[in-house]
Amino acid sequence: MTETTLPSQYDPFTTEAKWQQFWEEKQFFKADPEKGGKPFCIVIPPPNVTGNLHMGHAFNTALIDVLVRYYRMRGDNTLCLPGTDHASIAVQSIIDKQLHQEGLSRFEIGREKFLERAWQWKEQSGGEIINQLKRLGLSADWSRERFTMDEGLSAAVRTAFIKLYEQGLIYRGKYMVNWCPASRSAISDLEVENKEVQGNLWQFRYPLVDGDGAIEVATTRPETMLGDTAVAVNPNDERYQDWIGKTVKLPLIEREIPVISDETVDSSFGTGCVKITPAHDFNDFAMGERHNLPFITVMNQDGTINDNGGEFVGQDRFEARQNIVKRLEEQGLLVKVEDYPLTVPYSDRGKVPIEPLISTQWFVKIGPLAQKALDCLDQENSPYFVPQRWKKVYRDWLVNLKDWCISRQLWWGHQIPAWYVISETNGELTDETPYIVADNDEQAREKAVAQYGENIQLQRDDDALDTWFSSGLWPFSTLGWPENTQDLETYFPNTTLVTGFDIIFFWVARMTMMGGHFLGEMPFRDVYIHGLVRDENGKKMSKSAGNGIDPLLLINKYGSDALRYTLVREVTGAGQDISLQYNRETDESSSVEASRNFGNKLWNASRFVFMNLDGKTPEDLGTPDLENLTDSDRWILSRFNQIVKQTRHYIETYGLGEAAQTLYDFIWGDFCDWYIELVKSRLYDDQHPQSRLVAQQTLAYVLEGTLKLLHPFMPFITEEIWHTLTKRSEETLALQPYPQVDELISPPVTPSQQKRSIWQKLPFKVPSLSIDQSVIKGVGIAVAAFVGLNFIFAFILTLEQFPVISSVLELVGIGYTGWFIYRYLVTQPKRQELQQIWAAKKAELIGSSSSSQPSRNSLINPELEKEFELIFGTIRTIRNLRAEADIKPGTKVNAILQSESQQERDILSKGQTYICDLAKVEELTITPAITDDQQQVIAGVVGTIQVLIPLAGIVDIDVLRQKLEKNLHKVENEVQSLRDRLNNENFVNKAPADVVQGARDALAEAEKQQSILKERLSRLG
RNA sequence: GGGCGGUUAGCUCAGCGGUAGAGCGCCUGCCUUACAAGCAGGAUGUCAUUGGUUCAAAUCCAAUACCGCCCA
Repeated sequence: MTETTLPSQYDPFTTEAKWQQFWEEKQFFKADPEKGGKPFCIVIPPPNVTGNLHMGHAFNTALIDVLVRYYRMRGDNTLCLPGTDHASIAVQSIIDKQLHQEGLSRFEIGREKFLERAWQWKEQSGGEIINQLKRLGLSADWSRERFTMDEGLSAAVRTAFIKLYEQGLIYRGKYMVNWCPASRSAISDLEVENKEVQGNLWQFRYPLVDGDGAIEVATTRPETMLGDTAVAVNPNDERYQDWIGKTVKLPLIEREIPVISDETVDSSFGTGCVKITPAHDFNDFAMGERHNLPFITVMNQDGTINDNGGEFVGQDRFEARQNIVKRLEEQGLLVKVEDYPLTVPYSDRGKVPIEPLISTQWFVKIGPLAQKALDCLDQENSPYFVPQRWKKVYRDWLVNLKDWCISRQLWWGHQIPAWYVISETNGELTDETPYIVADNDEQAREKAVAQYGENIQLQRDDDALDTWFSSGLWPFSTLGWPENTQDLETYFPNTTLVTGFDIIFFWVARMTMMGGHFLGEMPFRDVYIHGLVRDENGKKMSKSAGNGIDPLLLINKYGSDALRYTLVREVTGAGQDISLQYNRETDESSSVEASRNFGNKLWNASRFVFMNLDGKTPEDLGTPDLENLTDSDRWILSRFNQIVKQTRHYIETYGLGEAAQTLYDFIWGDFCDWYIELVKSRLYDDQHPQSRLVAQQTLAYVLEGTLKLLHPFMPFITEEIWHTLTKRSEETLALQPYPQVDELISPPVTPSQQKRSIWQKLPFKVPSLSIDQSVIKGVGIAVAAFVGLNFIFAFILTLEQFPVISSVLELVGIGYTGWFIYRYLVTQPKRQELQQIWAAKKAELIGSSSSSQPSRNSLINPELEKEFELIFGTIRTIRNLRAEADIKPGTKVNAILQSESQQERDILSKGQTYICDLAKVEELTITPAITDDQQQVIAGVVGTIQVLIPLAGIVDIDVLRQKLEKNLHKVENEVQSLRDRLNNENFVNKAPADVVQGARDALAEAEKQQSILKERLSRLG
C-alpha cells in the first residue's frame, strides 16, 4: 500500500472554489450551436434582482444542473442559459423604501435619477445572484447571461408589443382594474392574493323616495356607498317583488337611485338586497353595464375619497368607512352590524387591500393566444408536464383567462412604446388623445408626422410593462429573438423548463402563449414541476414569516455538493414539497450533514483506491481484464452496470431523487461495504500479481465510472477525486462521456474517441474537405468512403454482430455513399447523429441486445448477484452470532455451514474466502450434514443453511435460548401464514404460477428453518 | 363552494397489488491502518378510520376524519 497525502476528511471549501474557477476559466460550459448532435437546452428561470437567492432557488438550480450535466455528459449539444429578472414592482418598492429613508420620494428626484439608482441596485444584486448560482455549481454558459432589461431583451419586448398591437391583440381602454393604492399602480389578477379575514356585515336602510319605508341593504364595504347608483334584488325573490322599479334615496349623498332586479344577486346574502357601486366592484361593474347605470368613482389613486364623496373628501378609505357608519347610525339608518368572515383581495406587492378602480390601461387580448396554447396541449400534449397532474392545473387556467392588464404605473421596467400626439388634444393627455406605437422616438415621430402633419407634439407613455410581459418572451428572447440567430435555430424550443408549481399561472402559461404566438410552437418540450422547500416544521418558507433558511449558511457549513444532494435526494415524489431538517440555534441540518457524510465516504473510499493503485491511473492499468475476473469482480461489475442502467433511466424520466438514492445505496453499500472489503486480501497479496492487477483494474474502473455517474449530483467532489485518479489536469470530468451499460463489452463511440482513433485511421483527409469539393470529387470519395465506413463499422460493432455489416452495406448502397459522407462525416458534429442512427439501425436489425441473452451479452448477471446475496447473508449471520456471543472483533472463530442443498454448498464453497475474510473465520467447514455435534455451539440460520460456531468459552445459555425462541416464533408465524395461503384453493388456482411457486419455496425454507431452530433448542436442553 | 395533494418507525420520507424499507435519532460493542463525518450488531410500525373489489390491499375503489395547497 502506498501512502497518500490526502486528508481523511474532505474539505469542500477550497475544493469547490477551485473547480468553480477552473470550469469558468476554461469555458467548458460554453455552448456551440455548430457542435451538432441532439440539442439540449435549459434556460433557467431568472431570479429576481431583489436581493439574494433563497432555498427555493437552490432547489431549482440543483435540479436544473443535474439534468444539464447529465445530458452534456451523454453527448447532447447542451446549453444552460443563465440570467436575471428586473422584477418591476419589487425593485421599485425597494428603491422607494431607500428614498423614503433618506426623506426623498421618486417624484422629487425624477425618473432619470430614479432609474440610475435602480440600475445600481441591479448591478449589485444581480452580481450577487450570479455568484451564488456559480457557488451552487450551476454549469451554465456565462457568456450568454441575460437580463430582462438588457438591450436585446428590451428590443424583443418592443417588437412583441408592436406586433401584438398591430395584430389587434393589444389595446388601450378604460376598464376596471385591480388598483394597488400603496404602489399607486394597476396590477394583474394574478398579483392579487385573497385573504380570509374577520370583517363585518353592515345593514343600512335606504329610504323610499315616494312614500314611507326603506329597503335594507347589506354590505361589507360601507365606504363604497358614496358611489352607489342602484340597489339590486334577485327577480325571483318574493320578498322584494313590490320594490322592483321603485326609487330610493341614497343617504348622505342624497342621490336618487333605482331598485333593479338581476339574476346574479344572491338572495341568501345578508338581506338579499345589495347596493350597487359600478365603479368600485367587479360584479357591480358588470351589472352597471347590463343596466346602464352611471359609474361614479369616489376614490383617488391613493385610496382617499375624492370630490364625489361629499363631506368625506380627503379621508382615507378605511377612515371614511368608520365615519360613514357613524353618520348613518346618527341618522338612524344603521340596522345592525354583525361579525362576518370574508375574503379580501390583497395586493401581493403592496400588502394592502386592492381597490377595484376604473382607469385607462393597456391590455393583451388573451383569447387567441390562449387558444393556440390550448390547441397544442389538447392535440399534441405539448408541453409535456411532469408530473402529469399539473397539466390539468395549467389547462384550467388557460380556459379561465381574462384579458391581461399589462401597464403598470411604475418607472422601473420596459417603458411602453407608445407616444401620444398631445398636440391633437391641446397639449393635454386625455383618454381621447391619439397615439402611435413605435420602436423609438424617431420612428414614432415619423409615423406621427405622416398621420398628423409636421406641427405635432409627442409625449411618451409614462407607464412600464408588467414584468411578466418580458418574462413571457424569456425562452426565446434570450436566444436572440426577434433576430433569427443560430442559437435560436438550434436551441429553440428549449428542452425542459424546470420550475415550481407556484408560478405555473404567472409564468408558464405566459411563455406558452407568447411562444405559440410568435414562434408557432410551445417554447419547451417538457415542464418539470417541483414543489416548495418547507422549513423544519413543514411550514412554507417566506420572507414575511421570516422562516427562510439561507442556502449560503448551509453551503458554508457542509459544502455545495451536500446541499445540492440533499435537495435532489428529497425530491422523490416529483412536484411534492420537500422539508429540510434544520436547527435554528446551531444552524445545523441533519439531512445536509448526512449528504456531507456521504461525500466523505466517497472521499475515503477513493483514498483507499489511490493507496492501492501503485500510483497508476485507470488508463495506465487498462480496463478490467474480462478473461481473468474473479467472482467478486464480476459481481461488482454486474452491480455497476445495473446502476448505470437505472441511473440513466431515472434521470431521463425525471426521477432525480430516485437516481440520487440509487447511487447512494450503490456507493455506500455495494462498493464500500462489500467490494472494497472483498478485494482487500488480493491487494495485499504479492504472490498473485495477476489477481492483484485485475482487482486494481476493476477498482479503478468502477470508481471512475461511479464518479461519472455521480457527477451531475455532486459536481465538485467528483471533479476533485477524478483529477487525482486520472491525473488529466487539463480536462474536466464534466465533459467525460456518461457511463453506458456494458461499455466494456461493446465500447461506445464517443466523439473524442472518434477523433483520436478512428478518424485518424481514415485513408483520406475528410475533415479538410469543403462541401463543394466533396460534390466535385464525388466518385473518388465514394470509394474512399467505403473503406472508411468499414473502419467505423468495425469499430462500432462487436465481433458477434459483425455479420450484420454486409446487410447494412446493401442498405446503404454505393451511390448513396457520397451523400452519406457529406451528410454525416464531413462535419465533425454530424458524426454523433450517425452514432444514433446506427444504434437505431442496429437495434432494428439484430434486436435489442440487452434482454435476450443477459448472461452472454451483458455484464449484468442476476444469478451471480443472487449467489452473493446468499454469501453476504451467511457473513451477516456469522457476524450476528459473534456479536451475540460477545466475541471480540479481532478474534477469529471456526464456523460450520450445513446445507442439504448441493447448489447452496457450491455457492458457499465458491465464496469461502470471502466468508473467511469478512466474518473473521479461521476454519470454515461446509457440510451436507452435521456428523459429530459439538457441545458448546452457537447457531443461526440463513435460508436453509445452518450456521454453527463451536465455542471453547462459556456461552450464556439463557440468552441463546431466548434468541432462538424469538427467531423460531417469527419463523412459525411465517410458516403458518404461508400454509394458510397455500391451503387456500383459490390462491393456488388463481394466483400466477410463479407467485404460487414462490410461496411454496418460501414455505419450504421456513419449514427448514423451523426444524433447524427446534433442533437447536432441544439440544440446549 | 370546486379542485388537487398528503396521512407508513420518535423525526424526514421511500414503497403503490404477493405480506414493510432508507436516512437521521435510539441501544450494544468496537479508535479492526480508506473513512469515529466511521465499522459491526440490535430494537422499533393494528401502513389515519370504515367499508368495498380481489385468492391476496400499505398499495386499487368509495366514504369519513385530520393536515396542507390552489381556485371562486
